[in-house]
Amino acid sequence: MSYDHKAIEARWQKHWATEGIFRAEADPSRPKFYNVCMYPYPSGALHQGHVRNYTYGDLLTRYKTMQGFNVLSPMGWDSFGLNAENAAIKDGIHPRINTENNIDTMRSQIQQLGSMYDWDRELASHDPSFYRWDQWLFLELYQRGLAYKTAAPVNWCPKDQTVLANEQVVEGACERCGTPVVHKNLAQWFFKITDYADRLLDDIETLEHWPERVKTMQRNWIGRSEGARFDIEVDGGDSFDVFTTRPDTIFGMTFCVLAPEHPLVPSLIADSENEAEAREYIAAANRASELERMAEGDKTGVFTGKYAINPVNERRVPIYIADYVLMGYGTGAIMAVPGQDQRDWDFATKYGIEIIRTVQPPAGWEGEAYVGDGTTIHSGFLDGLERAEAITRITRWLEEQGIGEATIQYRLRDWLISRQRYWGCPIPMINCDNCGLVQVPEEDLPVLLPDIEDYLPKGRSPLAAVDEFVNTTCPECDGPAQRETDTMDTFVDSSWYFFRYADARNDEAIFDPEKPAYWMPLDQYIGGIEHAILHLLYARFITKVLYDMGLSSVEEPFMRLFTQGMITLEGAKMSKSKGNVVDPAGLFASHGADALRLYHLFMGPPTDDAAWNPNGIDGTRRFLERVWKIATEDYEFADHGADNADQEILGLAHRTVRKVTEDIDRFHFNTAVPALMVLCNEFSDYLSGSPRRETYEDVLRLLLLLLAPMTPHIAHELWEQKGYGNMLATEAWPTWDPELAKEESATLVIQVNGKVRDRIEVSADITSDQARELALGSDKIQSWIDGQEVKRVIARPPNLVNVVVG
RNA sequence: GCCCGGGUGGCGGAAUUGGUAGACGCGAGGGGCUUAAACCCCCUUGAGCCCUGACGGGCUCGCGUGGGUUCGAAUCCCACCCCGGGCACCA
Repeated sequence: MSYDHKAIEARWQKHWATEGIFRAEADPSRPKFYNVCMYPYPSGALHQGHVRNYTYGDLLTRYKTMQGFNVLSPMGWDSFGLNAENAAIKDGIHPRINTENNIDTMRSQIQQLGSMYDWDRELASHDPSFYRWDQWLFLELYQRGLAYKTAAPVNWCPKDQTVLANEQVVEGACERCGTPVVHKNLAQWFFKITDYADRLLDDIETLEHWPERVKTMQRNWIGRSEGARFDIEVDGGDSFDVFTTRPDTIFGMTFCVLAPEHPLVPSLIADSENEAEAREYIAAANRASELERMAEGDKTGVFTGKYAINPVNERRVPIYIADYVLMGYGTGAIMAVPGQDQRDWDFATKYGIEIIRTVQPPAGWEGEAYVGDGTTIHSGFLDGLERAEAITRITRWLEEQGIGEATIQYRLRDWLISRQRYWGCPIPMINCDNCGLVQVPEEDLPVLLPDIEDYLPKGRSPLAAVDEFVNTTCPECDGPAQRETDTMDTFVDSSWYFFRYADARNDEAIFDPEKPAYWMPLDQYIGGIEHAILHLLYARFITKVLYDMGLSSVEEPFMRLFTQGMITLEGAKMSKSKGNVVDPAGLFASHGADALRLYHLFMGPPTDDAAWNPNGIDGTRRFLERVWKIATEDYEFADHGADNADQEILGLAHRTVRKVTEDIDRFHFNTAVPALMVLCNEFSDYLSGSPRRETYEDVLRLLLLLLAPMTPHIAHELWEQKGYGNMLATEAWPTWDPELAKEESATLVIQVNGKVRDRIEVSADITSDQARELALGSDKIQSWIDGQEVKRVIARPPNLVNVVVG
């Protein structure tokens, strides 16, 4: 019988599903393993990135199951979002229909890959039974002061016609479509993630099994800066706050700068001789996209006509407006110290402002602003102090004067969650003329997303055009009121879905806290590196909120994070738009899911990007053919007792068990696969000699057990055909016998002065002295020594002897 | 500019963490099977050179570049070059 992958794969997929072997139930008597692949956005069909992800995930699910863990491996759909909506607009099909069709296609392909999930816990974020708990969670955050609505300058994507979170703006452009982002002043909903900045930063230390680079990216994103905040008076009334990390340089302040959006600006310029010029500058700054503002390079600004008083020396310094100061960071105002800050230096040089150095640069310094350490100069009572001491001293002085204090500033800003788009979870709030902002009562949840005809973006949510949706009555005063028409960022959904898996069918509550208390935290989370900041930071934040609410037993959701590399083709990322995707469906038919899985495991280090080689899968398919042949061929077994050949192949099999186990544990799948190939090659050689039945069966059993998590279909089929059992998935993972695994012999490499000059086969338990003797006894080595003095002999039995002569 | 990764055959990549560089696979070349091809099987495959009639065997170089440490370096240290990623007017 030949290897008919289609029949075998279909048969076992059906069998696993009907047996329900991956349905998980909490069981405190067993060690649990909660294993999640980041739930996919249902784009239409699986791409090789998904295949890679789910192959790794399923390998672990099966491996850990065989090791006796109670494994939970669920699957769901990140089904709300702009992609679905834009696709729907393009094709003229309602996003729900499109999305649900895509889910069906992808679910079926995931099953064809042989990936096993607990489908009883399947969830989709566009399903009202899921998003009602988004709404519930929103209201909880609102009640805790963690959700608020405010007018603020926000990032606006002119193409997608919606606002974006800071995290979704990449190099001044929309992360999704690349359109340059502009600033708008809009009333929007925010989650107060900044309240958790310190905890989010501190707890990164506890994430031992996260990739270092992801942790670094999160640290940079949170961007903690220590410094001081203090009050500066405007000559003639008013005052403003500034933040600085270098209060020690305060004597060098020769001007101040306010961001164009700073609230004090209008009154400052009101009756100034520069008013017209200033207004024009502010208007231009407002119009300019983020990209244009950055691209200018040259610092620009305008004098307000007003002066500020430096609190340490009463010096009068000019106040400027300049867009290199950002309203969103610190206080939107700075003390400018050109001597110690290159940006201030550039500005001062351009506008002819005085520069005073307050830190002594090193001898021979020819640079411009000096930002390094040094002794404080030209600074009154700070003179002669080193930086740290000067900072302490001036901060204490500011506190004594009652005008300032030490403070910590974060780069992280609050999470903007409103979206002016249709395909998302409606924000459950109502605007009442009498009562103001009113929550939708819990019993009225979910606020259903209505079916509409026209979901084209028009600069406001398409829901705003749906009277039946908008018009409602106020839950408090029963008067006429209007619903919020913005929807939530889909990253809200993905911030807690892994809790919901633990109790996915609960109609009474977001989940029963007892359920995730067993499963959480995730023992393994696998996904793309592109989520290093956005999703993983938001999910950590919401988990901490749930912890504070008493709903989560853990403060950190993801114990081990694995970020896989991308699949590339001819140097480019595979993507629909580039038209270079390799569709798994064709490969299921031509090579089979097992060959595809094995190729993904074999390709290269899982963390690295991997280049797709169209011929690579031929190799893994050939390997499976050989496995098939080994298992199904008829042999004439010899009657003799176990000889050398038997010992060798058994020893290799046990060493392979050890190697594969260790490699899976450290995520080195690309070296586990070759170990199996070597075993098969040697096994074939053994079988072409005079094999014994016992040895054959022992080695074959081990081979199939090791293949079970990687290529489950063929492994199950052969396991059953050989009569070893009818459900390999629940067999115990093999252990290796250290005695059998021991190498009998080794190659002793003999070097003279570090160069390999001879090799001798030796027994593996050779001693140092024996190795030494053998080395010096070798004719070849003697001819290399050639009468020279032997100075040292370094022996590392059984592998190496180095003879040092000269 | 700053912070991470990474440079090994024609290609993807191994190398027990300082001890035989190139496992395994792809590709390529040669041979077998076949009327022929595909499949499959066997051999060769880092570069240069040498010995031998042949079977075989040997030498030198070689892990981005240059230096260093060491009996011994792809692996550790210093400097530089290149590629990829992240952050970036953050006060």
